[in-house]
Amino acid sequence: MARKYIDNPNSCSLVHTMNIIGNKWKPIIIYLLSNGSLRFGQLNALIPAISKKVLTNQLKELEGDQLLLRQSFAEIPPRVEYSLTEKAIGLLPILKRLSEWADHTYPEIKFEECRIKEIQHKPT
Amino acid sequence: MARKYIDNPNSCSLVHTMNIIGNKWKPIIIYLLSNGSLRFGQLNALIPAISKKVLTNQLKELEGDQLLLRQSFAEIPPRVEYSLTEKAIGLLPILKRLSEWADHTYPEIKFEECRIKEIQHKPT
DNA sequence: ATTTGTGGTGACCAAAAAGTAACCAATGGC
DNA sequence: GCCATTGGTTACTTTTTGGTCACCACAAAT
Repeated sequence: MARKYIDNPNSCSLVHTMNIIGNKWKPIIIYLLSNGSLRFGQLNALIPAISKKVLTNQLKELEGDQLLLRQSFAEIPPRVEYSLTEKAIGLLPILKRLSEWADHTYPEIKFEECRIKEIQHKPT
Repeated sequence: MARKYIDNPNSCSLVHTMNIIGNKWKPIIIYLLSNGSLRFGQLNALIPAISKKVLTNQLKELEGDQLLLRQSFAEIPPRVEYSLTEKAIGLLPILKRLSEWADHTYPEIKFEECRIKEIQHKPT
């Protein structure tokens, strides 16, 4: 069955996307920020398994790729807030579809290694 | 701006998806197979930068995750054909959207590190 | 004077992923 | 008998990524 598939992605752009978000922590960070900004310490607490060093690193890279906005406030003790840029927001519906795809493609999988705590929504 | 985004992906499924396809070679392999099946040697030739060992590995993992079908023919010299399963085909439109997202989000990027040769369509 | 809280940094180490190169089995063609 | 072909495997090395732990600056509270 020498089938032809119409929806052929561009390989280079795909490679680039995976370079940007296809690693152990970045999708998690983007997911956590998808409901609004979080401070460094909050991210660190929501992802208990990540080390500060690596978190710092991933945040810097995401900022460098313009997916994250970093706002540093001149207070003591310091406060730094991270939030998604418009570029990153454009990615969210696609990530949603990816997660739906996994949900229905591997329904039997129990996801015990999510590596995050449930996000606590602040009372308004 | 404490914005709420509707299209919130499920973090666990997203992590799982990235475990499956979010690495250096797998998106490329899926892309190359999206036009039909290829033999091991063809894949190896189309991705000159990959080593045989790693290619074997990635193919095995993709097969294990049921994204690839491996057909081995009892010939000498041996012939092995790889093709996408229905699960993988369900992924293609999403990968397409990812690559489009990268294209319009980073229009200035020149993709010189695609790591593949252009696929040669066999004359029918 | 000491402790507390925050958002880091730096030196160092461990684990995972990828790369290299040699080797193999089986058969057909010369 | 010997070489070429194909789809690997194996042992070993290198590169990349992630992890640990100690440390810092500053001000406020005790």
